[in-house]
Amino acid sequence: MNTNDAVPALAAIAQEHRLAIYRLLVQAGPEGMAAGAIADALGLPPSSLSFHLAHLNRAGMIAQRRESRSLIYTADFERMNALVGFLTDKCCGGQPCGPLAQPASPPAKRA
Amino acid sequence: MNTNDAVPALAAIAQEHRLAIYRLLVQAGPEGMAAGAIADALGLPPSSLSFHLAHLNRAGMIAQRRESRSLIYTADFERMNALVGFLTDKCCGGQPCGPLAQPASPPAKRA
DNA sequence: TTGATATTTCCAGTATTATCGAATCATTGA
DNA sequence: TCAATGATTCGATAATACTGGAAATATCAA
Repeated sequence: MNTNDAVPALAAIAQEHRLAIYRLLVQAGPEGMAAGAIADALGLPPSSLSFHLAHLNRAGMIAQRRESRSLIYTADFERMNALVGFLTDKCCGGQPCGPLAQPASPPAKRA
Repeated sequence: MNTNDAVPALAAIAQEHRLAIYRLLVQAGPEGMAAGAIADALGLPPSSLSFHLAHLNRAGMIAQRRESRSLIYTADFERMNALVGFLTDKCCGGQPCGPLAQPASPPAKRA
């Protein structure tokens, strides 16, 4: 993760509807949700939803797979971990400092 | 932390220059940096820097204090922790799942 | 006071982003 | 093949954000 990746990733979730979409997908877990189900949950018109899903996808925050007629979206958890790691990189000059010590660095082993 | 706080917080760091400023301040630690030092480090014209600092400050990502003629800026570490916690809230429906288990939740005790 | 330093505010121009209806594309079942 | 379903793309409009020079504000030292 570097600045060129992080800025689009952050911009992707720095918007009311997209943040709602992303959090919904985080909560949905690896199974994900169909676009229609997201639209129902959030009350967004299809073209707006599609715009935001494409934005999140382009930024690598979510993934897409087709299941029959539906497109299923899932949150990319590793990307979020990488993003958090980047944001807190070299905290306090790398010295043991407290504020953000070991922020989300342990890269999440699957249970 | 809720959506109304998180969107401005994310938008604040979702911009090339502001992300650079923020990361610089994270690395600077609690001592922070004067506006002028930030400008020197990043090569930004003063009015632009001020614009971005105000943006970050309004969003609560950084704090400001005066020291003689200089305004010193510091990263707000707790805010970042709260933000990360919000983003990964109820991951996978709250079940033990792996992907983002205990992301940055331990709220960082000072060393 | 006066002058120098540090930083912000104002402003105008430019560029980017969000919205959503209508049209289109993809997949499936009959 | 046709109609129905699920979702995306297109296009026009409105709103918001970024940039940087010039002027204003705050602080300090002589």
